[in-house]
Parts: sequence; C-alpha cells; structure tokens
Amino acid sequence: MNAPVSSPSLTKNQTLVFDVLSRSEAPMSAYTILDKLRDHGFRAPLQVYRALDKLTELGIVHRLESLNAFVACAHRESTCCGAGHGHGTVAFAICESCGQVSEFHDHEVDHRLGDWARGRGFRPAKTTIEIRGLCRGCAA
Amino acid sequence: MNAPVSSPSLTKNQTLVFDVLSRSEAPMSAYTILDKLRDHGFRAPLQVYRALDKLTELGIVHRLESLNAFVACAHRESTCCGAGHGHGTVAFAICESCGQVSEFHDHEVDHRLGDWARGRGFRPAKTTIEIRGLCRGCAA
DNA sequence: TTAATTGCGTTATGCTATAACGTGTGCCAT
DNA sequence: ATGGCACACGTTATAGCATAACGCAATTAA
Repeated sequence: MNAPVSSPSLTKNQTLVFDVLSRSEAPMSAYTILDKLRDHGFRAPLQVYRALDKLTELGIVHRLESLNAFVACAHRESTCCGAGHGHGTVAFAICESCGQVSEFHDHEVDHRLGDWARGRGFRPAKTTIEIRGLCRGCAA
Repeated sequence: MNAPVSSPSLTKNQTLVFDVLSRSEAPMSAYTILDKLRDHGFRAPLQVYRALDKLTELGIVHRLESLNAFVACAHRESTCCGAGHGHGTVAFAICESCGQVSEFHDHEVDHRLGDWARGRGFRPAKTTIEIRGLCRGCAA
C-alpha cells in the first residue's frame, strides 16, 4: 500500500491521473491511463488530457515527446538545483527493449544549450532531451 | 528555379518527398506533404511515411518529435565532424511563433550525454534535442 | 531458375489530441 | 447577496498522426 505522493492542491481527477502514473514502472499513454481509470468514472480522453496538462504545468509529470507518453517526475523534491519542481531541463534515457525510463539532469548540457540560445537571441520555453537506446541489462 | 539537391540513389517517391521538404521553410507533417504531392500521384499516407522512413534513415531528413513533423537536414555536406550525414546528434531550436527551425550541433552537449550513457551502460541509438521557444525576431 | 529483398499501391484500422458546447462551483469585489 | 470571473468538469464529435496487412512488380544473389 504505497501512500500516494500527491501535492495538496490537486483536484480529484488530477490526483487519480498522478497516482496511476506514479505507480507505473513504465511511461503511459493518455489512453492507457484512461483505461486504468474507467473504474473511477473516467469516460473520455479529455478528462485525462486536462489533468495531464495541469500536472505537466506543475512540473510533476513529464511528457516524453518521442513516445507520446507520460511519466511522473522522478525527482523527489528539490534534489539538485531549483526549489521543488522548478528545476531546469530534464533529460531522459529510454530503453527501447524493456521500456524503462531514467530521468536525469545535467547542468553542463543545460548551460551549453542556454548559451547557444542566448547567442542567437532565442528565448527557450521548453527543452526536450531524450536518448533512446538500450539500457545496461538489455544491451548485454 | 532551385535545382533539387537530391542524392543519386533515391527512388522517385523518395525524391519527391525530399524535394518538397527541401523547398519548405518550415517543418511539414506527413499529411501536409501528402497534400503537396497529390498532383504527382500520391494517394495515401503510407507512400509518404515509407519515403520519410528511408530519408531519415539516410540522415538527410530529420523528424521533430515535439511537432510530429519533418525537415530536410540543414547540413550541407560534412559541415563539421563526420563525413556526409554521418555526424552525431543534431539539436533544433523551434520558434513557436513563426515556426522557423534552426538546426545545430554541439560537441560538448554530445559528449556530456555520451558520458552519462557510458557511465550507466546505456547504449544510445537515437538522441532527440529540441528547444521550443521564441526566435530573436518573435521575442522582441 | 529460384529465392530474397526492396519498393510500390490500396484499403482499412488504430492511436493521439483537441474543438466546441454546456454545467457547476468557489471566490471576491461591488 | 449578487453579479462576474476563473476554473474544473463531462460529453460528443472531429481532427490529426501512424501503421497493419494484403498483393504486385522490379532487382539482385545464389
């Protein structure tokens, strides 16, 4: 019985979606989440997407662009830089064999990309970094 | 009248798709490409997707994961590291206002991500780096 | 020749995401 | 308190992205 790690101010739907994602080992698509929540009264994709929008906005859920899927943020509180979930860009390593996802953060990469942007007058809003390949276990 | 910059060994469909992408300022979705090629006999999405698969495999077209769209590679021949289009990871800055896309390459970022992967025994197959935001002109 | 590979065309289908409508609820400035 | 606003919610319909599965034709290798 894992006690769900929900933030206080989430609505019922947001909490349900976040809990499903938190308990999942692998990333989940919006429709997979929907199916998991039918028993809780979910009927339509929008219910999921609206919750996901809010959760990603809060930074406690991430969207994996190359997978069209979502994961709960792996950072338990302010692990490194900013406070809470306000940290910078997060990167992901995605195993194409077992589906496992590792979330990490690299200051140096962040800075380099930031420098490039500054040099061009480009104002970054959201940065996606995803490495797809094989994890140690699957590459063996 | 721009002479298309097609590689020699492309099939007719691949050449058509590549030329459409090359001439486009902005990234294009597969369905947009399809519409542009109806006059050339294209009828179904698969004709486009199959060509795109080959072109991305050759490295002369890139897929923008956060946009579900495609662009012709901006590197005119071996601009920096490897020969031809065999270079490492490419990064993109995507303006959410005007749609303009800048392709660039950063060794340092590449190395950092490579180091992280090596340290974890992760074997990278394809890496996606996309910065979404506002370009100089649109941020003003 | 035979078999393997690759590309092609077509139909059908599945997955991902949002538009547009209306409802209800809480808040708070008037 | 009441009107207005912001926000979450539920529902239906639709749009947009991608692939499965079939069969055929051309090319190449054994």
